[in-house]
Amino acid sequence: MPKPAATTKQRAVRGSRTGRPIMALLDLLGRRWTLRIVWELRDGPLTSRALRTACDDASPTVMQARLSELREAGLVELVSGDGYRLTPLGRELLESFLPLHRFAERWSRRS
Amino acid sequence: MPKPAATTKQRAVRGSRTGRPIMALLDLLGRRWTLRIVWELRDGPLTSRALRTACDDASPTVMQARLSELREAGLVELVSGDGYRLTPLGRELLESFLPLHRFAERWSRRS
DNA sequence: TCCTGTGCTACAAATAACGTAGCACGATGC
DNA sequence: GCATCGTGCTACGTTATTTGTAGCACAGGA
Repeated sequence: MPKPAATTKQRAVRGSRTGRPIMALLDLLGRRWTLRIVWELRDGPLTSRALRTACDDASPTVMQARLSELREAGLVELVSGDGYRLTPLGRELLESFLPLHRFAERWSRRS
Repeated sequence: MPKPAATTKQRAVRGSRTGRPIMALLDLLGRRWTLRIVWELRDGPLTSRALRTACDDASPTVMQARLSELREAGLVELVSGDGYRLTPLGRELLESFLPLHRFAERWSRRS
């Protein structure tokens, strides 16, 4: 089938065509390890290797891919010497789904 | 079909081994279309086909897989006649990341 | 110099998602 | 009756993504 203009492998966030930011965001966060990365950076910067370790030793390939996407999205930045950390915008995002932590507790106790 | 659970490929939510519910939840939500499905069900039940249409015509294969996972997780249920809808727990989850909608607006206006 | 650690990449193999087709069932129409 | 529909759901071959392992160039430190 003809490759529609969707084009490059997975570049431009899926759903961004719709013009609805929430779709682009849900797509970005719906990729493997993305949510986890943001979560693991909640307490401060981590080097790329520390981050991989924290994320159950995810392969460097995806890790770098996700980090590039997150940097492009302005949610994460690379600070020389300290590794990766959330930008102010990224921190806003983290706080936006912080309630998830409490929910996860209730959820894990479901019958 | 005896144990619809353990048989298939990606079964038991990754990270559940850690015992930290948030990891299991982040893993579940970090699969393709999962966040989107929960989002699309926010206004009420949708039939499986309406849901596929709403989700940019995702393939039925993944859609059914995600719906099974979400049902197993107690977040979504199948109501005969109405299709799929969020359970009370699923609705809690939705509300937990409702702030994401507002964040997405700010995020889309980043420089 | 030789280590060590950083960010990052290449490559093949394994896994997950896609797209199309189709099933069984139930409700409706003829 | 028996043809349609629409539902939830699955098979299967193709494509895309993730994984695992190895390795690169660079920057300090001893």
